[in-house]
Amino acid sequence: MKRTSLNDIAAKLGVSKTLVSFVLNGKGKEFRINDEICKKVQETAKEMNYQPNRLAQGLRTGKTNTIGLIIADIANPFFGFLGREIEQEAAKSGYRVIFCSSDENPEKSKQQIAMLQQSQVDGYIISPPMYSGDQVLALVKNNIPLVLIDRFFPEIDSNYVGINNFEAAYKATSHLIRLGRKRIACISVNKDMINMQERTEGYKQALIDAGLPVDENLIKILTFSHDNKELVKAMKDLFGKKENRKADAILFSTSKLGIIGIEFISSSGLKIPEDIAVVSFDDPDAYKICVSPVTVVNQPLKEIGKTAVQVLLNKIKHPEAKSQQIILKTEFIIRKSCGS
Amino acid sequence: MKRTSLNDIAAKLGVSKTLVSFVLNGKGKEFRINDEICKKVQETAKEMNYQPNRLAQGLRTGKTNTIGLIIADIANPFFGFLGREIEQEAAKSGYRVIFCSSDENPEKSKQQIAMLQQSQVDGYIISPPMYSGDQVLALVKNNIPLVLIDRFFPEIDSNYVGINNFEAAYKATSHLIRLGRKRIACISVNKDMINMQERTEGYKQALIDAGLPVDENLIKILTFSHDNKELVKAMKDLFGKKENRKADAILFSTSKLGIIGIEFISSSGLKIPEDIAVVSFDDPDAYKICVSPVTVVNQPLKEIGKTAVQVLLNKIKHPEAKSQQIILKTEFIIRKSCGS
DNA sequence: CTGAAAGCGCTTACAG
DNA sequence: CTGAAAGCGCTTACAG
Repeated sequence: MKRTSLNDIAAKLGVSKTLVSFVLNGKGKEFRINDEICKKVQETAKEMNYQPNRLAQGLRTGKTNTIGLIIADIANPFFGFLGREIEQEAAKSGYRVIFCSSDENPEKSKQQIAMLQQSQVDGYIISPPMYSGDQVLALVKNNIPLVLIDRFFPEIDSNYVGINNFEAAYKATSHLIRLGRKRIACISVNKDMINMQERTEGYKQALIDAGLPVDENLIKILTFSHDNKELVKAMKDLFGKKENRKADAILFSTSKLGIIGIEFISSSGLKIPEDIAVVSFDDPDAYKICVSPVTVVNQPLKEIGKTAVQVLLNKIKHPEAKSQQIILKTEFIIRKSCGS
Repeated sequence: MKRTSLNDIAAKLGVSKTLVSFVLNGKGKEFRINDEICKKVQETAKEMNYQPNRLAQGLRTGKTNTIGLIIADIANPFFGFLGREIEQEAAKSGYRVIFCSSDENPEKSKQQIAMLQQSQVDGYIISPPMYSGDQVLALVKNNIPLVLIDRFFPEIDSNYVGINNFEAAYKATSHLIRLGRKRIACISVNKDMINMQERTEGYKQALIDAGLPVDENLIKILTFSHDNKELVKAMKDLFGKKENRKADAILFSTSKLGIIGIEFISSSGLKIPEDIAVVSFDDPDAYKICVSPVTVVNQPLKEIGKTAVQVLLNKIKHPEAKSQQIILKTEFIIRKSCGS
C-alpha cells in the first residue's frame, strides 16, 4: 500500500514534479502555468488520493505546522478545557498539537521538551512544573517560540498568558470576610510556583486589610501528588475536631483540591455553608451540582487557550517579536457555598 | 540556532556519519566498532546536545513512532482520562500521540484522519463518530493499524476495546426495578451508534424481563450537541408536571447528559432519590460530591486505554495479526441516588 | 512557462 | 571494522 507521491503524479502526466509541486501549492498562477495542465494535475492528484508527506515537507522547509503542548495532566478538566481550546484554535491555522502530561514533574517535562524538539515542533505552549525554569530559559535563549500558561517564572522574560492571581484570591477571601467568617483557611499546592504564591499572598493581604490575623496554622501548602492522603490529613487538622474547629471557612487554590476537600467535608457530616463556607478557584461541573453549589473564581479558559495560540503563532511568524505578558479577567461567580 | 546533525558530529571527529549513526543507534557492538571511537562519539553527541531529527528518521524508515488519537472531545473528562492513559501507555514504548477532537462530526474526523495520514502516523486509536464507517473501512481495507474504542461498527471487522453495554444497562435498570421504580425513563444520544443502541436495548430488556411495559414516551434519544436545550426540554417533558409526573426514575447513558440532567433536577426543586431515582453510565467527580451521590456503571478507563495501545502496538509490529474484540468488565457502584 | 538538480537529515545495503 | 553512496518525498533556487 504505497502512498502516491509527487513523482507518481508527475510520471503519470509526463511532467516534472516541480510543476506538480507548484500547482498543488497554489502557485500555478504565480508561475503562469498552463491552465489546462493545472486542472489535469489537480484532477489526477484527487484521483490518486494524493496526500502530501508532511515529514518530507517539514524536513525540506524546516516547518512542521505542529505545536507542542505540555500541561500537568490532560485528565484534569481544567487542562482538558484548555487543551481543547488550544487544539481548536491551532487547527484554524492548520496546526496540529502534540499533547504531553508532565504530572508537574520537571524530569518528565525535560524529556518531553527533548522529544518535541526532535519532532521539530514550530513552537511550545507550556504550563511549566516547579523547578523547570532552566528548561524554559534554554528555549527562550535560543529564541524558540514559546508561550507559558497558568504560571511563569518572574526571572525569565517570556511570553505568558494568565490571570491576576493575587487579585482573584484577594477578592475571594474578602467575600468570605464580608459574610462574617473569621477563621478562614487556605489550601494550596506547589509552594515554589509563582501563581500559587500569588494566590496565598492575595489571601493574606485580604485578611490583613480587614484587620484579621494571619494564622499560619490555617494555611496548608501541599505537594502535588495523585493521591489524596495529604489533603485529607490537612482537612482533618482544620475541621476534624467537633468542638473548637480551627476554621469556619476555606479557600481552595485549585478545583482538584476543592473536589476532594468537599468530598471530605460531606463524608464528615459537616454542612456547607453552615459549618464551613467554601470558595475555590476554577469551575468544574462538580461545583455546579454539589450539595451547596460552590462560589468560585472562574478563569477564562477559552480565552487563555485562544490567546496563547495567537501569541505563539505570531512569534513563529515574527521571530523578532517582543515577549508579551497578557493578563485576562477572571469571573467571580457567587453560588451558595458561602451562605449570605 | 542550527541544530547539530549527524554530519556535524562526524565532521568534528573525522569519521563517517555512517559510523556515528551506528554508534548512536546502539549498533556499535554489532558492527564491532572500536570501543574508544564509540565512547568518543557518544561523548561528542552529548557535548553538542545532539537530538536526532525524527522527521528525517521517519522519512527514511517509514516509521514515526507516533499514533493518532481521535475522540469526541478532550475537554470531556471521560475522554480526558482515556487520553491520559493512552498517552502514558504509548510513552512507555516511545510513542507520541497527536490528539484530535472530532465533536462527533464525521466531516471533522475525515479531515483529521487525512491530516494524521499526512503526518505518517504509525497507527490510529479512534472513537468514531456516527456515519464515519466508510472512513474506518478505508483504513481497515488498507490494513492500517487501527483500534476502535467506546464504539465500533458491527459490519466492519476491526480491532475494538470496550465494554458490554447491553449487560451494563440491563444491570443498572434492574437495580432501579428492584428498588420499586415502575416508570423508568432513559435518556441517550447518538441513535445510530451501536454502543448507545445496546444501552437502550439493555434497558428495554430489563423492563420486559421484569414484566414492565416499555413506554416509548419515557425514552429520549437526543442528538449530540454542545448546548443543553434539547436535554432540558426532554427533562421538562419527563419531570416537569408536579402532578402525575411521567417518570419516577431515570437512566442516563452518558455522564455528560447526567450532569446537566441532575442540574435541572436540582434547580427544579425535585429530590433525588425521593422524587426521582438516578443511575448513570460513567463516573465523573461531579457524581461523587453532588447532593445524592450517583449510582453508576463505571467503565474501566485505565484498562481500556492501556489495552487499546497494546493492541495497536502489536498490530504495528505484526501487520498480519488478526483483529481482536476485547470486552472489559464494568463496575456497578451503588451510592445514594436510587434510595434503598 | 517548464525541467533538472541540489539538499533537508537520516538509515542502510554495498564495498572494501 | 569503516566509508561512499543512494534514496525517503518534498521545495526551491537556477537554467533555459
